[in-house]
Amino acid sequence: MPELPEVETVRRGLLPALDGATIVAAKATRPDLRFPFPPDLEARLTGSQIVSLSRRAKYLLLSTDRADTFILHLGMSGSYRVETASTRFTPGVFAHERSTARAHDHLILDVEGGQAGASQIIYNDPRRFGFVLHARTCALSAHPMIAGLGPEPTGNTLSPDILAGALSGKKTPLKAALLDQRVISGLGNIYVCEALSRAKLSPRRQAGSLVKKDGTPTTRLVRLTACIRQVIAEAIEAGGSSLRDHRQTDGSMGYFQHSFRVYDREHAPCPNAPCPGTVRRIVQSGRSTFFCPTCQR
DNA sequence: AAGTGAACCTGAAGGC
DNA sequence: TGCCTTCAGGTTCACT
Repeated sequence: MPELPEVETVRRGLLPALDGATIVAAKATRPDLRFPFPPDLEARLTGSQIVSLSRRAKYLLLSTDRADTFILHLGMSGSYRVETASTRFTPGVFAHERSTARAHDHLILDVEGGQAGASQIIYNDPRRFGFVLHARTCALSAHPMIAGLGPEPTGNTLSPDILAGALSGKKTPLKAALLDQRVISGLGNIYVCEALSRAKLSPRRQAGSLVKKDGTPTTRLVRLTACIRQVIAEAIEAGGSSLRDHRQTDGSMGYFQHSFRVYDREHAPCPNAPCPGTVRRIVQSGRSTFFCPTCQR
């Protein structure tokens, strides 16, 4: 579900309610998601002030004035929503106890003092592949979920040279390599397909074939790097994609799904005019890949 | 090492 | 209407 652009959109949606706010109450409605909640989660959160809400790869990082950072992952079906006084929020009455309760509300935070005023932040996740983990903020970069992550495709860290180093000698299919969060972080099934379409590169090509013998990037890799950065930037700009149950924190939709060129478009004409090809769906390591076999070589 | 398939879980959609 | 199968944006683990 949420790939980098969706997670970034969630972060921006939560910021007005959370930035500088104090958590006055926290409630987990079950003991675990994909992993058990940190045993002292509610106590660590209650009474703490939010220092920052940032993002690394597909993780949200919620840091408090107690030097705690909570690593939040949305899995496949996770979403956050914000309720305020205008939506009948009553402090101390948790979402799962109110008329606005929804199935699969798993974590509820009452916050005050943010830009949005008193609010309730509710994490909902039907499939429960998401998780909440705890780290001391000073040790965050060494946390197993964070250490080893590859460069972000946003900002200026990603470059053809860095990717060349990560892909050199790899015989794995290019698609699988780009899904590997140690190579580059934040890409998922949709945006890998989209980037490969734009770069006109086959998802089946050997990843190492984009690196010259001397370890420098080929022109194909330079092209791919630009396409990855471009598709991610455009998707963030559009507020991410809204598929199935995914919504922004205010319930509205992202729009990037209207810009998909190949994802979930089997049998459609190839988007790379004037290529006469047709989008095909294949399965690679158990997951759908959409691409045009005619122009993606 | 590389590749595949299964597992974790629920719900939506399509076929019959 | 209802039952059944398949599939889904992620990640990890076991196996060949």
